[in-house]
Amino acid sequence: MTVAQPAVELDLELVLKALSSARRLQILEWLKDPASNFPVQEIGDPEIHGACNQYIGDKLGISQPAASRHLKVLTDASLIVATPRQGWIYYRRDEEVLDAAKRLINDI
Amino acid sequence: MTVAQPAVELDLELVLKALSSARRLQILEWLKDPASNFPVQEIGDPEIHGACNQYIGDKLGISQPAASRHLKVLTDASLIVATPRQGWIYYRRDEEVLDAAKRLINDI
DNA sequence: TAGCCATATAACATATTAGTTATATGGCTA
DNA sequence: TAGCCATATAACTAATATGTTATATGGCTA
Repeated sequence: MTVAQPAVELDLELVLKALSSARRLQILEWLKDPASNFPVQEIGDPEIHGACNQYIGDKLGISQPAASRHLKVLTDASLIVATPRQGWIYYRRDEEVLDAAKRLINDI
Repeated sequence: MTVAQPAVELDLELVLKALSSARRLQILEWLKDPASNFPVQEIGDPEIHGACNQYIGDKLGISQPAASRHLKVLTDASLIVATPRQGWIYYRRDEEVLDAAKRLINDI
């Protein structure tokens, strides 16, 4: 019996372009464990909601707008999800989409 | 018992940059079956040696130097291998490296 | 509802990518 | 060994990517 795979519609080239940046690979790595990799946040559960733009930009050592654009590239490729919460926006990995992307890549 | 994995040293960002191009994904796809995807060649076995620069450039509809550079990007990332043979240079997939790359990507 | 503050967007500079045409290189072969 | 011919490199152009600072946007909260 096979596990049903959700029909995630992915643009392989878009996904690979999003992944082909050391900065964005680093963000995805940190988001595997937001609670360990980012400062304590008063609001929301980092394990559920991820980390916010400012923390990510600070840790990368780049400006807030630069971090914002990296997060947009990852969001446009559907690899991460944004959750607005009390004035902050938390970003987390979308493991389902990441798995779908890996399956596509395994066919290369 | 696990199958021994060769210690292929790969730069993940370099590999992903090489893969993040529709042109280069197309080349890799065609090279899965060179005999079906390229004209008959007098010299060498396409299944073993792959296809040459000119055939690839012609099929992509780009110039010979443009194809040459795409092949260089893939070669620099170790994803394909060049085999010189009687004045032509054949390019084939390196399945071992591709598999190693996929294993790295599966850890993203 | 006024204002704060996190994020997004604009405008800009610079670097990289990807195409072109022209030319150099270098291994086969006659 | 002379020359051919496939490939590589050079020089250039245009588009894209990535960083900056300045500014706009818009949801919370006091």
